[in-house]
Amino acid sequence: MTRSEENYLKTIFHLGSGDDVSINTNAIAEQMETKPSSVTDMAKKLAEKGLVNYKKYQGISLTDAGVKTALSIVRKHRLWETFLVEKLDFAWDEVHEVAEQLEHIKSEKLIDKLDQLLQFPKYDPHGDPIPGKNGEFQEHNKDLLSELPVGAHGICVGVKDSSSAFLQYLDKHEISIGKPIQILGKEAFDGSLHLKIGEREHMVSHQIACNIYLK
Amino acid sequence: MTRSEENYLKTIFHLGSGDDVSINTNAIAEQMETKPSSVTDMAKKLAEKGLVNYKKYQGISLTDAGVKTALSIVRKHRLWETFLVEKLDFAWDEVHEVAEQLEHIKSEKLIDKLDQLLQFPKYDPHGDPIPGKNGEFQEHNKDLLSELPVGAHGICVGVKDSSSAFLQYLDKHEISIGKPIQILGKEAFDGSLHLKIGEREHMVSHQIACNIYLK
DNA sequence: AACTATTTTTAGATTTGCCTAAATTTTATT
DNA sequence: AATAAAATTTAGGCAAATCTAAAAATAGTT
Repeated sequence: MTRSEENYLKTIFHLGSGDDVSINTNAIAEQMETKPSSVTDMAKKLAEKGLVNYKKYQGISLTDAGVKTALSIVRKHRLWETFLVEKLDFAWDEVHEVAEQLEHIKSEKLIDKLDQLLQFPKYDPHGDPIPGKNGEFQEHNKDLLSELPVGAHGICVGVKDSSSAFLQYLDKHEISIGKPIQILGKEAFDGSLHLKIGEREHMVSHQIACNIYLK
Repeated sequence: MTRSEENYLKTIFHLGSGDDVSINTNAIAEQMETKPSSVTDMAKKLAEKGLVNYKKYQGISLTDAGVKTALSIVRKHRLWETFLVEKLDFAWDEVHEVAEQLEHIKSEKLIDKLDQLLQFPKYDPHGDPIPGKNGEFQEHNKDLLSELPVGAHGICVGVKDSSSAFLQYLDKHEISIGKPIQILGKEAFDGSLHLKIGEREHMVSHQIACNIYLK
């Protein structure tokens, strides 16, 4: 399994094909910042290996074997992210790029020992679930802040957008995983929210609210 | 800097060209389990980049820039080995292969934080010195067990051969870094040694003695 | 249903890193 | 010094992963 093959599987998985959903060639190309023709080439190769279902012009979906492989890569990625934050004091907006490299290291023992060192974490620094050795994981049953009514309150359990820019915005406004958040009011005009975050009050735009998960 | 380029630089460094020594094409090829013609190709590329001195038929040596790069890879390799042993309970004969992968991860912050987590170790699990951020390192002034006279004693500070087979032999005979060793006698016929290792007495062959460093 | 626009695939080229086989240069030996 | 042996380089080719440009298929729109 080459690094490139692993990246394709991971991308297809993230684009929603844990569920037999067929993914567009174009969508994969865009996500991976590559060209559609490259995706077609790889689709054929992965189909050969039994990791994806592929028929010309019909889109691409993961097979069971493909899902299993994708989950093992996601597991590695998220364990490494957790390691970087918990053990090496990285900020949560700094871990993605490095984890993209570390996720391709091939050593089952390494990843199991890492899991142990971290005391078998269930969620990564962005609140995303970490698959176990056998691919099992529990998603939080969470809600987007933007979809909750005025008066609702809960704990921030994750973010949808993990971009550095967004995470830094959250840091600046002291929004982090574990913080209690309450919706004090909503602006009808633009959907912006008046929040109580911990002990403070803040306004956040609709766009921000669309990327914060509450439980 | 590609992974392959990094591996060439590291190999040339290990074959003794920290010191302007010219290294044979063949020697590099053998060490890397590749063909001499591939080495020639890479020599040209690395020369282009100013990392090696290369003239047709004259062998290859590292430039200052090449040494600097090689040292940074060696630093990463040895820090990762130390991490695997100290933090993940790997045995010293299990770390090399994984470190060969980890040494190519690109993140200065990662390696500096790792160094810090490990409390700035000076030597790796095999007793080899770990270069600092600026490439400086102190080699133990050590002696090969095979070159010491009867009666000599010291502390085991390293091994010359880091192969799994050799390290497992040492484990079996309870020889490890930090153990006091004394030469009780030497067999003139085959050079085998009668040793006191910690509280025990052992015979070891000349071949074994050629791969243990004492201080 | 016909046509247009979009998506997807094919064909052919490129780069990296490697290979084999043959040619060349250096080194060792007579 | 001539020749044989060994080391090294060149030339040409291959596989992986990508690209561009053109062709083909599908989807959307009058």
